[in-house]
Amino acid sequence: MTTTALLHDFCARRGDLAARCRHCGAREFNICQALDPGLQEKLFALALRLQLGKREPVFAAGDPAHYVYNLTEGMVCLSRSLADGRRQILGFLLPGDFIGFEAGETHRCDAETLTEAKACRFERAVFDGFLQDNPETALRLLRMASSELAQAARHEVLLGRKTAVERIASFLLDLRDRSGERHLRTQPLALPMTRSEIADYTGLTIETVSRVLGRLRTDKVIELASTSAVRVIDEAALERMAGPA
Amino acid sequence: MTTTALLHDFCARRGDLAARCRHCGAREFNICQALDPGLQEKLFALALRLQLGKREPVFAAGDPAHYVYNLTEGMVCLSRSLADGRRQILGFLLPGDFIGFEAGETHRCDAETLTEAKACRFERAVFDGFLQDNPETALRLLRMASSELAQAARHEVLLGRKTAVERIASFLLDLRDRSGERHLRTQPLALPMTRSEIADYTGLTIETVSRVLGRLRTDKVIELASTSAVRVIDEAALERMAGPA
DNA sequence: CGGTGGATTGAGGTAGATCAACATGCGTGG
DNA sequence: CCACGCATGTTGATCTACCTCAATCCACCG
Repeated sequence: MTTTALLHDFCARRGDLAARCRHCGAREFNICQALDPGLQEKLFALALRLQLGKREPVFAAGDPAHYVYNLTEGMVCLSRSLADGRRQILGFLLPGDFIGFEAGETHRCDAETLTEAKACRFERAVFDGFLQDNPETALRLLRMASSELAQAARHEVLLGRKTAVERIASFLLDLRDRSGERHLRTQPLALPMTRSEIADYTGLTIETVSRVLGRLRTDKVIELASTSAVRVIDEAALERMAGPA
Repeated sequence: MTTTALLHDFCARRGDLAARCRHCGAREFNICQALDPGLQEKLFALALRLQLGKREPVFAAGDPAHYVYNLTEGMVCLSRSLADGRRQILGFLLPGDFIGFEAGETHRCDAETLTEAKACRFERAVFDGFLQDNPETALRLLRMASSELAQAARHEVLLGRKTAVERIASFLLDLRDRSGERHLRTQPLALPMTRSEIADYTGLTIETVSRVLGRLRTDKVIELASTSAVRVIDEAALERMAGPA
């Protein structure tokens, strides 16, 4: 089963969390995860639906932040790069995540799709207006932002204080858990990102990523169906390898 | 000049950004940085003023998140620790920062003062209610959260992709810039945190922190008035050492 | 003053980086 | 449908930035 197929087939199983898109007719996962259905309907009415190709930039650091996006299908990668080419990947976004809400006038990082993806795009001013008119939604968004901050904190622990093995194990578990929360398939887990992107997420090199994944495989902790799909065999071992809580 | 003195003497210079506390009469830096004066007054009316000692815990990871705080004086350190004692410091907070706004029911990290400090404390429900009634404030808070996320992103780059020298130089410049934004004294810059805390912020060891600071001193890039106060001598050099943008 | 916790300095070790060679698989065009 | 070529991934050998361990120094506080 290809990565793309894996990522698309969640459609069938999101049931209660899904809403039918009035434009394309497809069921889509969306903001309803965070919002009441009524508000979600209202918000959705303000959105332009975007169909994005695989490995397509959504925006780049420094671009004027005209739009806010809500990812509804596929995976997007956020990163920041230094002028000499060093890159840090900040996270891999899943359906339901907001992208590009900025305090200032410009985007602070790069956003690029890893897979084909769909997103709802809002004019910044329109989005702000909606939040003004629906304080309940603003508070909800604020809680989502707080969750993102907690996620960033876990990532900082990973980058600052974990070993290579702990980083890779934590990365796999985190991706699996987040996929699970959003009712995406978690077994086998899709890894649409390259080794280079895993390296830039974990603060390691591609060689180290490859070696650690290889070691997890020979230790029978995971199986690599392909380079872009992992099956967790020994969950307990993987959790142990991710380090103490 | 002691660290505490350095941290307190900003009072005299915050002028336009300050409001007089109706309880203790002291001028204090506060939420007005982010809010209109009218709203700030209303919000302040809901707060309990807290006087905190040096190195006093504000809350710990896992504690029920009953309160939201706004730091008005002093410095607070946010951190997360692993069960084996490894610690990652997420940031050093300055007057004006909010602390403890959570998506869930409990705090996700530890918060401890580095200096004597003052804070406004809000009941969570009261705070939420205020945001409901003042959508403009909620939007403002959302922008502040977005700034924090951007700060976290810079920290992730530091932890994942920078060398020891770049980390220390970046840390010093960041602290200086943020102090400047809040009209705190930046020369000499107060470092109320220990080497161990700098190490846990930068993902290094105390020995490496000490060596790098020593090297910056012998290279005449900084002067160490004491272990807890730095004067930047060669700003351009420090910026070069912080790595490419 | 003398003790104690933090900071500095030095010597040596190691996890992960770097450099290099090779393998694999996937998209493309025949 | 298959062969080719290039990008991506793997594996091995060596190097090094930073860690670890250990000794000493120093500032602050009683």
